Amino acid sequence: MNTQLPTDSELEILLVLWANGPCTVRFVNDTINQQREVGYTSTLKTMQLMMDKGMVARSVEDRVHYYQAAVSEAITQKGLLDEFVHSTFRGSPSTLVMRMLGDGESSPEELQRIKSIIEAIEQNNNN
Amino acid sequence: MNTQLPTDSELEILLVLWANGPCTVRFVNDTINQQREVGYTSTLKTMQLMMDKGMVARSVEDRVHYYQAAVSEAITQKGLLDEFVHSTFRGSPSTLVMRMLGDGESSPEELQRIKSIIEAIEQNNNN
DNA sequence: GCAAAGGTACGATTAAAATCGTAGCCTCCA
DNA sequence: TGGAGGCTACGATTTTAATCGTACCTTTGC
Repeated sequence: MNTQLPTDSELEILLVLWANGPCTVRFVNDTINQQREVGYTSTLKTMQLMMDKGMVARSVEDRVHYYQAAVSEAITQKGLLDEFVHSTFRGSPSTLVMRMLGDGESSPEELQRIKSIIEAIEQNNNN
Repeated sequence: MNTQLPTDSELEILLVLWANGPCTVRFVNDTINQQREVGYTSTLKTMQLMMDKGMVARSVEDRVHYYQAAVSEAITQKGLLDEFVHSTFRGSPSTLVMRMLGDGESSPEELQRIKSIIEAIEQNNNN
């Protein structure tokens, strides 16, 4: 059971690992560099710290080090989200939804997708 | 126009100001101390930094310093939210909603409230 | 008049994350 | 065989937010 939430840099790395499965540091760093510039050793160092925290796991095959996420994407996102709702919206999820969709910039498709999600959850609760 | 987002401590202060209108440092500090312990001068210092950034405004009446928020609650929350959706959910609002409500812990009332918000937005868009 | 109370100003420190520089270890091949 | 290339290890630095200590005002009551 993991209770520790990732920092910003750690999350950035986890997103790559969640999307791609086991990766080398090189691959993770290259991926991040498509968005912003950061040195190889910086990424490596952060990933080693994540190892210490048990946030990622490492395996060696053919002398290549592969890292993979050791924390669940769903649980980690939920943890970050709970903290965010608490600190920014006084714990009110509906206020968050209002801010998120209330600017008139969401497409009808996105609104429909979200409505479907809510209805599926209601269905599920009624079992 | 404000483009700068508040830090965690700054946000904590802004929440008090948004909820209560113009406040003294003492009042803000007392309010925060209901949640966690922090010294008066720490709160004061942060609020002075916020002054420098134009995030709060100050007025003096009868030798009492009143601070009030100079940034909008809605705009600030939306800015923080956009950043959060981007950094944690790869920019997908519907994934956020799924995580937020999908754990079966949301009450039927909360779900209904959110559905109403979405429907109101759809109405509004169809005008 | 002055000491106590209550406030503000501001430099300095602490804490934590992020970043990087450099040393060192393999492997491969000319 | 030796050096170039590619990788990892790890100490050290940088950066930024958060916090606090202390000096210094101003008012008020005795």
